[in-house]
Amino acid sequence: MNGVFKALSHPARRQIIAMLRERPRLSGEIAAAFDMSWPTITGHLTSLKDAGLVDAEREGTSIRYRLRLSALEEAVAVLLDLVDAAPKADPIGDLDHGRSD
Amino acid sequence: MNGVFKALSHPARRQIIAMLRERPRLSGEIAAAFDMSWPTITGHLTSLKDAGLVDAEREGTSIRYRLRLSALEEAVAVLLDLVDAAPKADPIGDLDHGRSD
DNA sequence: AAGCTAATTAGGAAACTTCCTAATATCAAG
DNA sequence: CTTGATATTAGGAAGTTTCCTAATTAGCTT
Repeated sequence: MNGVFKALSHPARRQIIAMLRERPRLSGEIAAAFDMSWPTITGHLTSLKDAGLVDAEREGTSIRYRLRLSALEEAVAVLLDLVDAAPKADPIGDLDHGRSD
Repeated sequence: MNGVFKALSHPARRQIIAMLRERPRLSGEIAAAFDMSWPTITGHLTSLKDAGLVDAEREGTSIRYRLRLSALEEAVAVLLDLVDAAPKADPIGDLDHGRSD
């Protein structure tokens, strides 16, 4: 859980998360989106994986990374708890980021 | 804004925030709550101040720190935005990361 | 001013992060 | 098994973070 905040503390990693929010991506696709070497991106992806924020799955010669939304949601919950100790055991629902599914 | 996440990435600093959420506190009060030297705590308080997460105000020979809730709330907003695309940026929206929690 | 308490700044050691290039592994296809 | 593409691991330089002790600043009281 500390790992999650550590992982979120680097802009490139937050940007990777933003990319993965749209859809799962191959490693090379992510590396190509940055002005950093591929090994550096692999390192960031490993941090994210260690923090439980992403999953990796081999697919032929490629590896597909996908966001683990639940881990991000936990981080939100912790922050929310710091902001205002409450919406954890008490579903007030004033946040309303509900979607139509 | 990157500073906020950096600041949140250390457990002691999150714990300080938790203490300040209850009420404003004197530097020494905070230092006493930790198993670290007072100068080290001063350092963490300075990080939090630089990140805009706390305000400091002199009070006699003491200094009182208070939480800046709005800065924390901004961090929540950014995270929330990562979790679930909010009405803010590009409408790429064909995503299908079906939530199954 | 001198003494006391509260807190910060200075300086530095140890550990960690970030990023690179070079080397290696893994898989698919010929 | 060799080649080509995809991706990771290894090793290391440069910078940053974390934490300590010692020195200093700031305000109050006498």
